[in-house]
Amino acid sequence: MDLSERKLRILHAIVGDFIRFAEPIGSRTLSRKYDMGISPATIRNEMADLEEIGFLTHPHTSAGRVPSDKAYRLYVDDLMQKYEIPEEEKQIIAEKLKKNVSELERTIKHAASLLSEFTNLTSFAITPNQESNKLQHIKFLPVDEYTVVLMIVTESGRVTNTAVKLKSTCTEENLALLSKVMTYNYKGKTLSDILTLDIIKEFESDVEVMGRLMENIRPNFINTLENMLDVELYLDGLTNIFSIPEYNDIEKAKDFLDMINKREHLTDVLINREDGVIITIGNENKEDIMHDYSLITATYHVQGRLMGKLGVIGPTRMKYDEVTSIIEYITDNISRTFKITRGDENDE
Amino acid sequence: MDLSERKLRILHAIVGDFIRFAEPIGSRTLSRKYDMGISPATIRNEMADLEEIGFLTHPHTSAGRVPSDKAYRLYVDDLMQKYEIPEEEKQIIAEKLKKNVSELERTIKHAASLLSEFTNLTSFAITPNQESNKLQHIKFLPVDEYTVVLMIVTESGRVTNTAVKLKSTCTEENLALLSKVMTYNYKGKTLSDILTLDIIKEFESDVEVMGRLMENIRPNFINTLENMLDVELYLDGLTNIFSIPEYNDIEKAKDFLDMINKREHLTDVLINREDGVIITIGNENKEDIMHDYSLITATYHVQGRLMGKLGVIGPTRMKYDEVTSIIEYITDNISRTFKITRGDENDE
DNA sequence: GTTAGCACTCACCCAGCAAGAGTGCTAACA
DNA sequence: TGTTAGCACTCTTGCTGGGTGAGTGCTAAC
Repeated sequence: MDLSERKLRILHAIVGDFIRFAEPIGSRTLSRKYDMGISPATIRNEMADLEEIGFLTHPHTSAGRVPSDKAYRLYVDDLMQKYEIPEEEKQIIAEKLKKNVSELERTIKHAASLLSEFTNLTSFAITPNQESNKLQHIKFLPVDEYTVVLMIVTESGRVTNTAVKLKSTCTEENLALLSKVMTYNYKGKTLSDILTLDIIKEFESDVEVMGRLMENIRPNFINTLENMLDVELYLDGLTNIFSIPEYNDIEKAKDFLDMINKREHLTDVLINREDGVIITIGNENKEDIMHDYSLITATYHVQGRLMGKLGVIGPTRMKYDEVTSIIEYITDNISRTFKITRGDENDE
Repeated sequence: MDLSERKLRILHAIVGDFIRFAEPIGSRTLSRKYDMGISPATIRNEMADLEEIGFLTHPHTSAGRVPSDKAYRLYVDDLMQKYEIPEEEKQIIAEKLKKNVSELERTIKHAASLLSEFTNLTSFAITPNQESNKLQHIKFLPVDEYTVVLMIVTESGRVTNTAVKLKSTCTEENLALLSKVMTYNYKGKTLSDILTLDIIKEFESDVEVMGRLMENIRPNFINTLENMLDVELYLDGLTNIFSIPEYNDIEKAKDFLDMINKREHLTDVLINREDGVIITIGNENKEDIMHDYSLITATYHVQGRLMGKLGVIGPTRMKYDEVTSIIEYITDNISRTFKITRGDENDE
């Protein structure tokens, strides 16, 4: 199973060439293009060997060779070299991710957009799973006679708010009191605990006036918590696939877009991936409909604890070295940005 | 220029047939399919007349006739009948738009998604322009030692918040005071006035301690206001175009997607459209790149004053009757939902 | 072990042909 | 005078079939 150095060299050349040009490559072309000191006939023999042990395939008898998933795996693990991102690209990325740091959603959206821009692939990202995020603060603010704003702040500094319409008017004092009581009750509990442990129901008996108010507010409160637990999915660079020759066939393009449009499914796939930079190639993907694609994903962290994911999807023939470097650079940047809590820790 | 009743009947048949089947139709087929009591030869003569005055065109000599933009215009204005939306569709739409009424963004997103689902076209929507929205309330809430949440509430009940990182810690009293002072200063002013009139700068001299705090907060404040003024664009049903025969050609599909992806441009087009249900067909669109498409847009209102837009874009050959009814129904629903301020006005 | 040579295979391109759907025109009909 | 039948003509579409070129596998010689 160990490959000779020459076989590795040939395989490397084939994978590299195919990644760039998307065209099966023959022995003659290979020897002319990459001048490796051996004749086409020799290459042919080696190729036949490589095909037998599953590294190459053959679209049809008289076509050149094409790398298999196994070959890409070998390439990713042993052959490819680290890609250095050009300084200017790094700058653009760092610059854009620094903006609007107060809104994680915006940053994640930007991250997905940068990722698809620089990889020319379709990118996607999910916001952090907040189940273990703990509640810090609940506040009610009056807007007009019959409207109050319910605001929930979590320990990681995520803030969510909803307007609530009241059935009857309510004094500012009562709202302040309710804020205090609810904060006291729920502070330090995780969002999913608050939702599942029925402690929302238990609440109502406490005080008389509060009871009626809470009755009114409860649906919105539950709804807001549920929304906070929703993991948001962002997609970008959908149309990039049209510049990839593999998808010049309308059917293929449609299949791809149909798969991408199964948003819940895509979210699940991302959530269930392991942490760190993960590459899965073609058949390595558990999901049948992804057998023709490769995925590269990475994890970013918010305040050390919460984490979300970012990734690209494309044909198995992708620039693994470039994409890996770029995705790593982006997630590192996000994690660094959202690690800082205090305003004065702005480096540089 | 006035068309005979027979010419109108023929034109109606051609437009209707082409909208459904996307194929040029010839005199013989037309007479067979729609049994209009005259021979193909007669229809041919009438067709020649209609072509001469610009209602029909001819892809090539031996092909059938195809309606021109002018024909669609006549169809939309005089020929087409009102389309009745099936009750079940109405219910699904009403149901979905009722959910999450506290978050306009979510509703608009849902509206776009419903629109593309029921029209099988690509839909898009923008959130209301908030330039004339007035500030109602500013509140600072402590999160941790160095983090506060800045919260802005407008008269129409829209709420936005940002986490702000402080350079130095700050007492709760000071935050409460700053909230009061800022609310006092800005209440009743429109968002764009606050941003442009430089009143943010004037502010700082007021109180000594507040000055330093404000210095720290100002960039976030400005940034948040700017974000509130941004009109958000939502797109949905992009992949629907693949089920439209016109776009079976990969080049056409790409052109379409490229145009759709010019998001700023699309936003501008929407903003600059007149109110109400507006149909523009092919060449009627001012923008060159839209000469091959038709747009149907409509306006929804929030709290009577703010307004946003919703629309679809597709080939000039679209089901104008259906789309118009659906888009009208959806915008009416949104406007009705967001007219109510009090919780007890839930009809039904 | 490496290479040259050769027969063979297939996708791809292009030309040619027949079929089918349409048209425009002319002449006959009511 | 408006309507219709008939006919010649046009143009797309789909099919077929040969030529070309890139590539392979095998064999035999170096």
